[in-house]
Amino acid sequence: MNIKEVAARAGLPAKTIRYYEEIGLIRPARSENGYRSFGAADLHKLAFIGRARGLGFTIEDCRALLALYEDRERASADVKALAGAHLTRIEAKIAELQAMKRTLAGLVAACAGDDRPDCPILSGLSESGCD
Amino acid sequence: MNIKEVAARAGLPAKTIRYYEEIGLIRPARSENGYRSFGAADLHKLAFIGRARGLGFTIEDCRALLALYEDRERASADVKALAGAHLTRIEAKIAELQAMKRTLAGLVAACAGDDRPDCPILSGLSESGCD
DNA sequence: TATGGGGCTTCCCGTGACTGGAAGGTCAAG
DNA sequence: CTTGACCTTCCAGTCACGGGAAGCCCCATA
Repeated sequence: MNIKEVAARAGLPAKTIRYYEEIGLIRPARSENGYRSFGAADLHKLAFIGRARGLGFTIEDCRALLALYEDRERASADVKALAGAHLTRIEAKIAELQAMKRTLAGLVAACAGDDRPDCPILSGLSESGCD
Repeated sequence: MNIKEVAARAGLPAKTIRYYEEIGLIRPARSENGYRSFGAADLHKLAFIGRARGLGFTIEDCRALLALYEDRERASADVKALAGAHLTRIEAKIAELQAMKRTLAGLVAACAGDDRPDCPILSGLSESGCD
């Protein structure tokens, strides 16, 4: 399988797959002509990485997850800890964004949005919030 | 006011303030010795930027917001449009993170988290989800 | 056999918004 | 005079790629 086909099957851009090889996430074989030659195992790994990335895991998380995946003597506790930490990060990020959303939505709602210059959004950004 | 003081008052790292000057967000005066010399207006601008950044606006958004802030003939509709677009982006990001959270929480909940290798998290990442 | 058009390769630069660190000038206190 | 805190500039790195150039390789068609 050449890169374009494995890219289509894994749902990843070819560029991304070359990048994953560069950083050592995958090690596809090479044909005589120098082309990368992907087998079923490579495809499987790439799909795995793609799904992990889709859940927001970092590349280093993916590396660790792959290592655990390939370690038949792993403890599921290790996987759970990794995923749990990531879940916590996601929840923190959601909370942060929701706080932004609340503030911003309040400002936007207060703004007339007409052709006059008075604007509670700019006032809100301008004021120190201590008064 | 030297950079350290304005940094403390604006609640931004000095490095960040130098960066903001480099990209043209602010133009502090210079003392004879070459040190940046910040006035009240600079501090006010930096605090404005800091708050906008805190609400998740990009630097380019901040540039536009500052321009609107300093334009006495602005239309509040322009500000509202900018903020509204940002609000939409935030909401989309929250939805994306919540989808991740749901999937991930399901996997984590299904994982025993003991010393055995069986792990629904790894299985979930490994499977194509079509079955 | 020429040629055209994909596909493949490597390499380098750019992204956003900083952050860290090195090398060196300046200033006030002891 | 020295020490140490502060300031300056410049360069490199972050994260996870994406764009694009320059140059092979391969196959089909005329």
